[in-house]
Amino acid sequence: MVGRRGPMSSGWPGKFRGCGYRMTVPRQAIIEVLQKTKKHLSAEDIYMEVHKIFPQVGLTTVYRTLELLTDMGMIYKFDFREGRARYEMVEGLKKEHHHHLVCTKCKRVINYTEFIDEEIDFLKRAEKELSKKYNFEINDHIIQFYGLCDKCRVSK
Amino acid sequence: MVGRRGPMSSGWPGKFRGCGYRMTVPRQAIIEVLQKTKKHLSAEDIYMEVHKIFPQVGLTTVYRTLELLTDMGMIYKFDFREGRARYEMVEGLKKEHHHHLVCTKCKRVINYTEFIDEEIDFLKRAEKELSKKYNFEINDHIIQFYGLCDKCRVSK
DNA sequence: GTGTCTGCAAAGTCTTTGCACCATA
DNA sequence: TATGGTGCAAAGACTTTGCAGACAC
Repeated sequence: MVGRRGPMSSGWPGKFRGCGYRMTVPRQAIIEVLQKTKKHLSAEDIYMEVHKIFPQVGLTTVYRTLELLTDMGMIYKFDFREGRARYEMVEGLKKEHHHHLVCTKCKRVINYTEFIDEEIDFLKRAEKELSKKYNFEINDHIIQFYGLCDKCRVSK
Repeated sequence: MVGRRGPMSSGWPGKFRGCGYRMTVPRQAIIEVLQKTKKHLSAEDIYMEVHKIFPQVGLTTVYRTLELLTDMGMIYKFDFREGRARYEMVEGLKKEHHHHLVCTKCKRVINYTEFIDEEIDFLKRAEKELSKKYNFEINDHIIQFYGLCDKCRVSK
């Protein structure tokens, strides 16, 4: 797993080949699963979905592909404090930019789109300032709120 | 590990006892280690520090205490994408409110305090709106930027 | 044909749990 | 003395690695 990872021309096969990678059945299947959902899937979720259609694909490949896609900037990797990572296509998130409200009890995640303009504005300025001041190349950010959802507040 | 966890009167022993918990040697030692540092320590880091003074304290107790302190709202638990959690006293973070710039390559973390007023302002409004709209009790938030630090950009 | 990718099994890492003993309030 | 806390060892969960065979280009 060496290679020059980074943004490339559009179209996934092109993106892959442009980086010296190959487009294979498992990779295509994994990307499709991620594209078709609005949920935040774990590696195991993805594995099970892919497995329905291509039972020969292994969990290891799913992990390796997810790492590759994350490094290529095609997907985001999230931590919702569950002890496992969850993934979402950058594409989908950009189309409907949102952040997350995470219930620390039942682990439910709500996507919210409020304040987004304001947030983007704030983030852009922050990224610009910070990257200059610390000579940091900022690729990504995360904003998340944690708390108790309506159901879990009641049964507290 | 049952109990009514939540904010209480000031002073750690009081906070503990007020919640029905006990103040013990390991707990005191762990809190002291966290208070004395400005770094973000992992469970193992804390264990090793405590171990210097009280060698009988086990890693299990460190984990259990960290969970307790997190639930009580005395410390924050962070994920810097390393595969392990890191902890920081709420007290310290409040005294010098900051967020984090995380290098995805060398895992270095820079605390930054720029934009904090603006950020707090934004967060307050967001929390108010979101908690109303989704009937969510927001306890906590996270803002982090990910990228490459000055050293890692060069050797990319 | 060459270098990448894959599946399987095994190992690794961090974290949690079970249980008997100990200590705080 | 009655809970709650602790240490040890073992288990658990997620993720990574080694390796030989398979496949994309």
